[in-house]
Amino acid sequence: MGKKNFNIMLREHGLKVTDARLAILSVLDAVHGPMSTEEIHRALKKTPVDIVSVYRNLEAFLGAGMVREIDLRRGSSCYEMAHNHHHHIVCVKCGVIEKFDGCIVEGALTGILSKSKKFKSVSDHSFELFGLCKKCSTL
Amino acid sequence: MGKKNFNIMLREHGLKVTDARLAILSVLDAVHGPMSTEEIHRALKKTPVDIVSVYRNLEAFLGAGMVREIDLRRGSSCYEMAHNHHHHIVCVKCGVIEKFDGCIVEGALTGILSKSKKFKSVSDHSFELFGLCKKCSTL
DNA sequence: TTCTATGTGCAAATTAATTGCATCTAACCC
DNA sequence: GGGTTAGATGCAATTAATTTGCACATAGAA
Repeated sequence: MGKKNFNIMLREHGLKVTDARLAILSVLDAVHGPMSTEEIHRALKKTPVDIVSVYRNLEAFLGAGMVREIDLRRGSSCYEMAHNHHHHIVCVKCGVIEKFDGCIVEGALTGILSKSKKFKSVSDHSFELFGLCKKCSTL
Repeated sequence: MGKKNFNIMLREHGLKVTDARLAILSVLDAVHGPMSTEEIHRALKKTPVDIVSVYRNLEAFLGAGMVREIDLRRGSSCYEMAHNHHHHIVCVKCGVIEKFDGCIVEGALTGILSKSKKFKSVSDHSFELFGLCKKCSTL
């Protein structure tokens, strides 16, 4: 995705366009996978951004729905661009990650909500699989 | 579940039966819902257990498959007895939690794994829904 | 009962995330 | 373009969550 699009994306969500934000979005978009705050911070060597600003901007992007927060049981949250909805399988031994498309959650929501007493809408979900990758399962 | 069963459960997994472990299991079993380490620790007033031991025992129970770890986006992991497989809907505003049964993940695994290049088995998964409860959505 | 592998508590260290505050700047106005 | 201001940033310090080290205690086996 081009820089110009990040510009538009930010404006559309009422966020100011700053170098820090463009740099964070650029890193997140380039790395096709979930990154922790720390990893994003390390990847910003061309445009150094304080780790606090990384936290604060991820929070802002999250609120705007531009990124998704993912818990891969690594001790800290990971983040990913929100477009191209998908989920992950994580190896509990070596940590290797594989994406998979075709989220089964969307389709199941109506059924789940119809049975719910307290809720009538769902805006987000977590759905990650954990197991052993082929490599680790043969060791 | 009775105390005797926790005894058996622990032995079956090669874990020593101690007061601390029985107390933690008892708390987790009594509260029908996910609890954070801190919450479990606070609930152990009758049989005080150091918070470090709570951490260590939850880790042991987790390894034994006796409890499940759940991320409800509260800043710290929550834990729940592993029996009665189910998932949760969480209100992003007030934090109210509702369980739902009928996990759709199990049924979808075969399909997901058949498409996977790196994985051939999955031992666990996360699946939680986030939205506004009826109360919060009318405010 | 004695022995040993495990478990426990306390203190301290690490790591993750948040907050306060002075300074800076993007975006809006003229 | 220059002035204004709400919002963004960096740095320092704090708080919260989790882990580690170590001496002592104890469950369970012999």
